Amino acid sequence: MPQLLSDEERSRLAAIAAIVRFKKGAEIYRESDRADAVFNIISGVVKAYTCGPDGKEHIAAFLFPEDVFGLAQEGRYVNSLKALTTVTAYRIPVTVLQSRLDAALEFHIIAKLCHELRQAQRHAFLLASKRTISKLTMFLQMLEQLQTAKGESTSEIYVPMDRSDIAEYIGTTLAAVSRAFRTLTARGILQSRDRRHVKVTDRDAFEKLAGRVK
Amino acid sequence: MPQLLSDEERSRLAAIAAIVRFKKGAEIYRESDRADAVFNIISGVVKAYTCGPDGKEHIAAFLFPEDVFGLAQEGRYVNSLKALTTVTAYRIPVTVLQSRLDAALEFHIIAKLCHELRQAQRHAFLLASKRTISKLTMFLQMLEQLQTAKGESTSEIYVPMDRSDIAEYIGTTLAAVSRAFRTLTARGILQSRDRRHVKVTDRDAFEKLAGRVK
DNA sequence: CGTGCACTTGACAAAAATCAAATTTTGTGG
DNA sequence: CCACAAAATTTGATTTTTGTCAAGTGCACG
Repeated sequence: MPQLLSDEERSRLAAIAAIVRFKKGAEIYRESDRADAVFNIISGVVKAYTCGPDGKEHIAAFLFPEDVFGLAQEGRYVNSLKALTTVTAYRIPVTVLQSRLDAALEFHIIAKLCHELRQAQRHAFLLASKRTISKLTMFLQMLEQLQTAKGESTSEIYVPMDRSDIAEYIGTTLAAVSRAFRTLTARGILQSRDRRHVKVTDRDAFEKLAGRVK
Repeated sequence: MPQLLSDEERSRLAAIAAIVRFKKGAEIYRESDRADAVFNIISGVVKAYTCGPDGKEHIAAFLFPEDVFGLAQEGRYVNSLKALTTVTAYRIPVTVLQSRLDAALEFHIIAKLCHELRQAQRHAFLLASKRTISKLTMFLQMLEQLQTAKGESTSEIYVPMDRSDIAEYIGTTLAAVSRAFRTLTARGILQSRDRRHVKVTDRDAFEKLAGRVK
């Protein structure tokens, strides 16, 4: 989810928004809470998830710096949000938004929603894949693309979330994710410095599994 | 994907839009075609899909009367669209849209995008489920909700798409879908008049499988 | 420097993919 | 309206993958 706001707008925003901090693991809000603010991440990583009635949680999206969240329906948030790392963010009360909505901003919102929609469709595409290995590879590819898009180091992929969050995002179990990492490593496609840093060592095989020529 | 346009707007639209017809099975457009129009379905059912490089296709959404489609990125459509039944639709050239964008319409667009985003997230949630039976049940529940939302008969669920389209939407295989239908029927949860009409005969079990109390 | 949480790994059962054949429906041209 | 071909669906047999449960390992943090 890319930048909703231009730098210019961000600085305007900074004047009216509060900066808030969340500790790692903190709940930012819960599904069905009254929606009274939207957030714009300055630093850190956040997960948006919903809990099925059976208690199983499904992660709808991971959010990174620049991303905006706070989507609501009928005045209530539509998913729960939790900080995966320490997070700092702008917190913009909806009252402010109601008065300051200008045409340019509206256009940005439309652009952002389109982007998120595409992102959600890509997520669905990933989930529709039948092999865990392939899902995991697509997931890593997604992280990599995000990082290169931000001009961050390309040689290694940084994986800020833990295995069980990955599992809940790609629609499988913790154990399956772990096995998939092992298989990828065993096949010489991946190499991991530690749990959060992996390197692609066989590009062709990697891209083939992710199912994209690009 | 609900109505982008009020009745009033629809009639204004009718004046400037062409009405087009597609036969069952016809391609409306393909991913990466130049996007020169958006469509608003009058009658019929359409599927939006993307083809993985390996030729496997994944269905991102089914579209029904009132729905709008034609999402583009950088002037190109982002998925392929095909008529599942005979379809009639308004075809609105983008040139028209560019000039007629007023504030009210923009608001409608935002509302619609939010809705589609939620829909895509629900799709992802469905796909994240591990059992085919549960996915199929959620899918049927989705169809049912759509139909009751439109005030159509509640006693039976109409299934306009074929088994293989269902499979591609819920992320499994044709054979698995067929078996899931059989199992649901055998357990007395479902009853089918024919391939396109099913009735829920055990509501509790149905809702439990779909994982929603509602 | 231990305790706990995150992760890995193994064993097994269950579910799903795959391949293939049999059967039903549907659409079409007489 | 019928016969037939083509397409859609069901079903079966088999193989793989995955979920599940559980035990073991290692790293991080107090």
